[in-house]
Amino acid sequence: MLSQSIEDYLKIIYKLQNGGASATKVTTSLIAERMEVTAASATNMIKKLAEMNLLEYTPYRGVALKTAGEKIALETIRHHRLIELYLSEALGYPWDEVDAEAERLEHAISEEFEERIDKMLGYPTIGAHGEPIPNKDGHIEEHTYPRLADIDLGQRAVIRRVSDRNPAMLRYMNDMGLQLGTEIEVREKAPFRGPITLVIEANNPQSLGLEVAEHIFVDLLK
Amino acid sequence: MLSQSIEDYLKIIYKLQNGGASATKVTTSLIAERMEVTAASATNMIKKLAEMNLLEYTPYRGVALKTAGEKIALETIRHHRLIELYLSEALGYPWDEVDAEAERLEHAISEEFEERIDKMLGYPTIGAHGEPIPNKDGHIEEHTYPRLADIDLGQRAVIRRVSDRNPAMLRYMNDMGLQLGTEIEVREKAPFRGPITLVIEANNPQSLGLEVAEHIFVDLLK
DNA sequence: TTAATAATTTAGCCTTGACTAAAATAAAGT
DNA sequence: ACTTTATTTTAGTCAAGGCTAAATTATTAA
Repeated sequence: MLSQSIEDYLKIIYKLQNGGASATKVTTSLIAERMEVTAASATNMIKKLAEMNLLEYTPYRGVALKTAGEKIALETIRHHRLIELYLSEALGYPWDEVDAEAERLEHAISEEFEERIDKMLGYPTIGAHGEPIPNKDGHIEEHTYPRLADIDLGQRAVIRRVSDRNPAMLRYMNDMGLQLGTEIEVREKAPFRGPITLVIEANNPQSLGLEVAEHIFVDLLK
Repeated sequence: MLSQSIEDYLKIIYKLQNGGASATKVTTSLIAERMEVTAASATNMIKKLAEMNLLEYTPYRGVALKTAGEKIALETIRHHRLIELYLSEALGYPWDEVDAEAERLEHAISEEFEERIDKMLGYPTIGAHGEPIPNKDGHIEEHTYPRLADIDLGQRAVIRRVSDRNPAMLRYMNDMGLQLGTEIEVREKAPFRGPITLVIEANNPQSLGLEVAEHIFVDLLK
């Protein structure tokens, strides 16, 4: 059995590798920051993971997951996202709370538990914040959506995914009426990284800070 | 936050203290056996728990939980039994599998999770194997039932509780048609710790080993 | 009541995964 | 190209919670 810590490192390395700007190298300090440990601790674990043949490590240069490491990362992510969706659908959790709960549960459930909730949820492919859920073979359908912050004036769009990193921000979005599937239209864009004015589901226009709009991803309409 | 290990020790000490013959002293070796660690490891942990004021420890003589330790034990047991029942009721787990799954989950869930499943289950007081579920204040309704192995010939009875310690035995009981609420009648009792012959829910009589009958607890009828 | 046996504790060691401080390497600026 | 700065690694610690082997204390039997 792999430790919780190992699973978390692999998961975070996977996300760093496949998440942001694709050409970004996955460095020790990035990993350390996301794991909330010191760089020295991260170096230690990286060496261990390299030793276990789960990733490739070039000292001072960064890491890249090998097939075995990626497989474990995807299993962990699958657990996480299935649990999040289950908490949300079956137990009525609000979307800002599912991440923290899933973070602990993902390391504790069995394959049987995974299968049972997967079935109960109807074999979903999209998670509680719009993330793709890897299937059992580790296949994941990565989809790249434009950020709400970047779309043109007058454009209409549907919210397809949100960043799950900041619970307070998720709560705020929810209070604004912004959920997965919500239709919006961009009415104004203030200069100097100022707020965007949105029409949300044909209601009165509301103003939204750019910081938030950068964490919302949409499908363009028309 | 208390470690998983501490919670497990306290839980097991509670069960040893309040489980079997009441006058039995809770010794290091008993604890070590149930925790599946060496006696030396158990001694270490016992000293630590005593240091934390969770139990009273008289070297070479055994331990007794203090109020704080008992409170933690009961919270852990509550988590365990609620999860077991949830797995059984909401996810369709068979009763021989719930213990192993709950064993890991009990340390990973939040108070919020506990409350949500408690509510979903309708604030139950009896668990998946008939065990009492402590309430949030740590109150537990311990009930002592006679063992099926000990009841008289010709007696009718209803199964109220089973030991959850041996999954294979639970599976066997299930295959025999023995569940919580099942009505049985004792038809024969072979001598020299031989098998009992039972009529189960008015079906054809079946023979049941005494070993199994010692792990089934019943309410007498008539 | 003393000797043998069983249970318990002590002492010392191991692994995991953190940490700090110091050393080494890479990147950036002039 | 050389110096300054930032990043990364190395070296040495620490706490948890296991382990074995040896020493101690209780219990049982003679």
